Order: sequence, then C-alpha cells, then structure tokens
Amino acid sequence: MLISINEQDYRPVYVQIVNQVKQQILEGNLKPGDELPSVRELASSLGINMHTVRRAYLVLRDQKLLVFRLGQQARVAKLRSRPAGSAEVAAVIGERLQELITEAFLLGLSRDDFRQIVDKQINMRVKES
Amino acid sequence: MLISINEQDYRPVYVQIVNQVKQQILEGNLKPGDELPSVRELASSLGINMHTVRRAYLVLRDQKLLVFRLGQQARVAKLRSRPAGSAEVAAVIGERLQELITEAFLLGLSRDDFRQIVDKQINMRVKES
DNA sequence: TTAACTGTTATATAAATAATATAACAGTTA
DNA sequence: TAACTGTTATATTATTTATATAACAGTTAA
Repeated sequence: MLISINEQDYRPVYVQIVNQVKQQILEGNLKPGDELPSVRELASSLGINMHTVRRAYLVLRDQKLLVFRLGQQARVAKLRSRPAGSAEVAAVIGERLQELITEAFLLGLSRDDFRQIVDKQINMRVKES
Repeated sequence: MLISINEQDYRPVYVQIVNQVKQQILEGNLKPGDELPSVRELASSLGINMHTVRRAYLVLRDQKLLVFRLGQQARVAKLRSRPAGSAEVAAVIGERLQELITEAFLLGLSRDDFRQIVDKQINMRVKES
C-alpha cells in the first residue's frame, strides 16, 4: 500500500495517513475486507512510531472505514452507503469547499478554471460514485 | 467586519481568522484600501489575545493580502492579478480538491451532487472572478 | 505638545496537540 | 510454542497555539 509522509505538509503525520488511506479506498486499491499493514510494519517502513500509525487507524475506525478484530490486522470495512447524510453532508462539504474556492479565486483562478479542475479531479481517480 | 470564532472548529483560531478575512475580501465586503480593525480591537471583541489576531494578520501580509504602515491600521492590499500562478496554482488547488472529493464520495455524494455543490458555492458569494 | 490610538518587539509562560519510547498483555495463526 | 496481531498504560519530548505584560516608535487629532 502506497503511503508516504510529506515533511513539507503542514498537517500532522497521522492526518496525512488518514487522508491517504481514504484515497486508497476510494480509488479501489483497498477494497472491503482487505487487510491494512500492521501498525508496526507501516510505522517502521515510514520511519515513525507505531502509535502514530495507530492513531490514524483509530480515526479511520471511528469513521467506520476500518474494522478491527483482536489479534488480527485492521481491515477495510464494508462501505455501506450513507443515504442519511445527503443534506447535512452537502452542507459540510459545501462549507469546506467555500474556503477552497476563496483560496482559488484569490490566487487568480476563474470560475471556469475552477470547474475545470473539479471535473479533472472527479474523473481522475474515482472508481465509481 | 464579521469575524467569529467557532469553538467546534478543529483549526487554530488564527487560521479561522485568516480564512474569514479572505472570505470578506473575496465577497467584496473588504475592498483594497479598507482598514481592518486594529489587532487590539478585534482581539477584545473576540475575547482573545492581541497576538493571536496579529498572527493572523501577519499570515495575510505574507500572502500579500494586507499591507501595514507603521502607526496605522492594517489595510487591504491592492489585489493585483497573479497570472504567474495558473499552472502551479491549479496543481495546488487540485491537490486540495482531491481530498475534499475523496471525503465527499466516501460520505455518499455522487459526481453530480458534488458538481452541484460546486456551482452553488461558486455563485453564492463571489463578486466577480 | 499632548493624548490616544496604531503596529512592533521582546520575553516569558501556559495549554494543547503531536509524536516518541518502552513495556507488558491478550488474542490469532501457523 | 513462536511469531505475529491489536491493546493498554505510562512517561517523556517536541511543537504549536495562545496568553500575558511591557515597553517602544510612528500616526493622528485635539
């Protein structure tokens, strides 16, 4: 599994891991039931502490993306669709999107520039929606 | 000027201020040359320390969005267009967008859901692009 | 000139978060 | 049994965030 730490990234290491695992799941590189590398293994390959990896996994478990069984490695959870969210989810995403749009426009991008990037990113890595 | 601190927000207070000032500039509520509230004034109205506000202002100055003159309040800078960025800017925005898209899709949104939110947010508060 | 406001600088400290370090324990698997 | 899982506990370090005080220099208006 491809996970890497970017020293330049201002975000905590464990957050970077969380995001990358999510990405892998979305891309289909990690499918429901797949085992994740053990916390010790991933930690040693990244040159970081076991507990930092564990923290990332715990976040993912809280978000129902991973499941644990005692004595076994973490696995990707069955990704049940979450129809409940739609309205609230849209609100949350919308809010975060607004900040990115602000950023983009202040950096000189136009509406169409932005929409183009959206389309590119949407079609790039996503298996199916 | 409307600035508020959200205790629930996981981000540092100074980052929240930075984002909200950017938003105000983009919305046109703050125009080039406009004075910002003094660090002491904004701090006291938010119930936080002067230096926390100052830190936010310094970030905005580094990003060329504010200008300072000794003894005077911070002002909104002339927002010169930044044609230099386009390619790299698109890359940066695209990267950040990808994470948001990942998040959205894992929460059950469809491509069209997402595009719809984009359009809504793009047209909502932006004066002109 | 004074008074009251600016941002600036310096220093110190507190609080919270992030990351590491060790160690032992319980369950799983071969 | 041996070697691997995650789990729990505790302690420590490092970094970031935020606060607290105080003094200083420039601006502005009375």
